Amino acid sequence: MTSRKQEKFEMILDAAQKVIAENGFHGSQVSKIAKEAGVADGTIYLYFKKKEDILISLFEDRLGKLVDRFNSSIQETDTAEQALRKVCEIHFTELENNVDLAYVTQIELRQSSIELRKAIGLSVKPYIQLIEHIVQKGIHENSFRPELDPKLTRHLIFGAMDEVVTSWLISGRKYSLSAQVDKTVDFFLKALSS
Amino acid sequence: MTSRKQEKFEMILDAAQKVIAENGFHGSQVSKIAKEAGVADGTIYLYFKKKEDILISLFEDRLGKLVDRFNSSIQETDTAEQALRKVCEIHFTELENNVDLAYVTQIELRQSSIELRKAIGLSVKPYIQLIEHIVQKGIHENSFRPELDPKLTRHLIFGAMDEVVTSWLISGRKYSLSAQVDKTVDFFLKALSS
Amino acid sequence: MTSRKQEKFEMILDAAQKVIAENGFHGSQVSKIAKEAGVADGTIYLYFKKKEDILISLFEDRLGKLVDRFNSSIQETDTAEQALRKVCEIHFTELENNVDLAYVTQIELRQSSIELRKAIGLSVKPYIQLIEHIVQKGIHENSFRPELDPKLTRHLIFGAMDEVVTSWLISGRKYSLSAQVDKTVDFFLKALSS
Amino acid sequence: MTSRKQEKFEMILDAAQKVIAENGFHGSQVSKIAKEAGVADGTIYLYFKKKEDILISLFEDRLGKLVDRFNSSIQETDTAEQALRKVCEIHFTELENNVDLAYVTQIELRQSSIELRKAIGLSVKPYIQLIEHIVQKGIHENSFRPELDPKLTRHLIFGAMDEVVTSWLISGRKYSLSAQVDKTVDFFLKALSS
DNA sequence: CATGAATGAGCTTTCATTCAT
DNA sequence: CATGAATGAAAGCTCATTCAT
Repeated sequence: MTSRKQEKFEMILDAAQKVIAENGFHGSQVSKIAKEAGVADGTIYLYFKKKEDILISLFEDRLGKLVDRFNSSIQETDTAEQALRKVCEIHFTELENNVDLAYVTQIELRQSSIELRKAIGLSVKPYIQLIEHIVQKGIHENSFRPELDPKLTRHLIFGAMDEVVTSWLISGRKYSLSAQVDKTVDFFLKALSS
Repeated sequence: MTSRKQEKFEMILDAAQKVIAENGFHGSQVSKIAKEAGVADGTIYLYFKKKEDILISLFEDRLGKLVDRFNSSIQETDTAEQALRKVCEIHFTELENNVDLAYVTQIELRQSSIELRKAIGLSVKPYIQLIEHIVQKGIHENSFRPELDPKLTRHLIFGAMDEVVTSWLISGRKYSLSAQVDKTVDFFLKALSS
Repeated sequence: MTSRKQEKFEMILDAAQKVIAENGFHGSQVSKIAKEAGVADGTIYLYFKKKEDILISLFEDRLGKLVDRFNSSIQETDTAEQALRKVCEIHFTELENNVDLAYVTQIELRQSSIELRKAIGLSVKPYIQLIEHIVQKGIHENSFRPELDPKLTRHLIFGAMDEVVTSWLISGRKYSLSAQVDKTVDFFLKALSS
Repeated sequence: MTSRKQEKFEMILDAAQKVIAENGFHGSQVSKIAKEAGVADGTIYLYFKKKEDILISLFEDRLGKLVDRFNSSIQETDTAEQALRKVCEIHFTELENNVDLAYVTQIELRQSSIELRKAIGLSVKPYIQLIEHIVQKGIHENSFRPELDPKLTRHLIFGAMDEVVTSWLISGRKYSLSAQVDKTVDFFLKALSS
C-alpha cells in the first residue's frame, strides 16, 4: 500500500520533470503534468498539497540522489584532491547524461518564486556542505592552504561549477561538458593547494 | 522631444527597479510601475512594447553602466592581476552599496521567463567578455598560465563571484561583501598564476 | 441487521450535526462527516443517496423529535392558551439548551440550496400545522377571536418565534432566550384573544 | 465620469438580481452576471472587490431604497398605528409587485455564507430599528401597552411579516400577499394596543 | 457490507494589453 | 502624446461521488 503510494508519487515526479523540460516552467500546468502521469488532476492533490510542492519534491528527490552518489563515491577516495575531482566529475557527467534534469535544475526551477527558491536552497545545502568538508579535509591534510576560508571557498567552487554547467546548456551543448572536468579541477587545485 | 522621451524612459526604469525591489518580481504589475513612475498604464506601452521589455531595458541599462565603470577603471590598471582585482572590487562594492540593485539582479530578475533570461544573458555577455580579455591579457603578460582555457576560465570566475554575491544576499547580508574581495581574488590569482 | 443499519444511520446524523455546528455548513465536507462518524467516505453513500439527504434526514429527525415532544406536552394542557404557552416554552427552552442544534437549524441549514430548503420546509410543516391546530382550538373554545385566519396566523406566530431565536443567536446569546417566553406569549395572546 | 461609473454599477446590480432570480444563488456565476450586464468578467472586478460584494451591494441598494420609501411614507402618518399599517402595506405590496426582488431577498440571498449574512444583517438593521421606533412612538402616544419590550417586539413583528412573505413565495404565490395586510396589522395592533 | 483511492467538472480572480477619447 | 476603463484568457484547487477490491 505504501509502496503503491510511493510508486505513484514517483510517477508524478517523473512526469513533472518531463513536462517541465519540454514546456518550461511557465508552460507546465498541473493538468499537463497529470495527463503525462496518466492520472486525474485531482489525484495530484492526493500526493502534493500545492503545485509548488511537486517542484520542491522533484528537486529534493533528484538532488538527494545526486548527493548520495557524491557521498558514496567520495568514500572511495583517499585525499581531498581526489574527492574534489570526483565531485566535479559526477556533477558534470551526471548532468551531461541527463539533459532533462540539467535543464530543469539549471534553468527552469530558478524561474520560481522566492519561497520555492528558498526550499530549493535547502536541498542544495547538503551539497555545498559536502564541498566545504572536502576543503576542510584538504587543509587538515596540509594539501590545501591553511588560510583558506572554507565558507567562502565552498561558494567559489560551487558557483564556478554551476555557471559552467549553465553556460554549457545555454550554448546549446555544443561541446562536451565532461571534457571540462580536468581544466576545472586544475583551476580549483591550483587555487587551493598549499 | 527626444530628450523628453528619454527622460520618461528613465523614469519608468527607475520606477521599475524600485517597485521590483519593494514588491518582488511577481508583485510588480505594470500598473504598479506606472503609478510609481507617475504615468498612466497605457503610457508604459508608448515606451516599451511588452512588459518584459522594461525588465530587459532595466538590466541593460544598469549592467551597461557597470560595465562602463569596469572598463574605465581597468584602464587605470597596468597588469591583468590589478585588472582582475579591480573587477572583483567593483563587482562586490557596487552591489554591496546598492542593495536594491543587488536584489533585483541576483534574485528577482532570475525568476523570469526563458526569453527574458536570454535577453539578460546578452547584457551580461560584455562583462563576461571583459573577464575573458583580462585572462588573455594575463597569459600574454606571462603572469597567467598559458594552458588556461579563457572561455572556460571566464565562466569559472564569473560564476564564483556571482554565487558569492547571491549567498551573501540570501544569508541576510550578515557580513561584509567587500571584505571578501581579497580572499576571492587570492583564490583566482592562485588558480591563474603561472 | 436493520437495527445495525439504523444504528449507523444515527451515528452519521450525530456526526453531521457535530461537524456542521463546529465547521459551519460550507466547512462540512462529506469526508469530515465520515471521519467524525468513524466510517469511510463511501459508506456514507450506503445510507444516503446524496450529501443533501444527510441534511434533510438530520432536519427531519431532529425536528420530528421536537414535534413529538410538542404533541405529548400539549396533551397535558387543557386550553389553547396553555398549549400555545407550552409550545413557545419548549421551542425556546429546547434551543437554548442545545445551542449546537439551534445553530444548525437557524443559521447553517438555511445556507442551502432551494431543493434542500423545500425538503426542510416539509419537516417544519407538522410544526406549523400544530400551531394552526392550536389556533383553531382556541377559536372553538371561544377564547380566540373567530375572525382569525388560522393559515395566516400560524405563519405570524411561527415567524415571530423563529426570528426571536435567530436574533438571540446572532446577538451572541447575551441574554436568556427562555426569559422571552412570557413576553412573547403575552404578545400572541393579546393578538389572538377575543 | 462618476455618473458613468454609478451607471455601470447599477447595471451590474440589475443584472445580478435578474440572474439570481432566474438561476438561483448557486447558479449565478460571475461570468453569467457579466454577460447579462453586457460587460467582460474582469469589468465586474473594477466595481466590486469580490463576488460577495455584488450581493451585499445588491441587498444594501434594494433594501436602502425600501427603507427610504418607508421613512418618507411614515412621515405622512400621524399615529404609530397608521405608521405600522403603512410599513406592512409597503413591505407586502413592494415585494408582491417585484417578485424577482422578493425571490432574491427571501430565498436566494439567505443561502449564503455566514459572513455575507452578517453583512446583509447590517442592511436589514435600519428597517428593524424603524419598527422599534414605531413601537416606542406608540407607547409614548399611550396607544400601545407601556409594558412592551421594544427590542423584543420589533423582532416579533419583523419575523411575523418576513415569514408571511416567504410562505407566500414558497406556496407559489397562489393568493394575494397584499390582501394579508389588514389581517396582519390587526394581529399586531391587537397585540400592541393598550 | 465496507473501504478509500481516484475522478474531473467547475469557478473565481488576476493582470498584461488595447483603444476610444 | 497621454489616458485609464475595459477586456478576457487562463489556471490552481476542491470535493461530491464512484467503484474495484
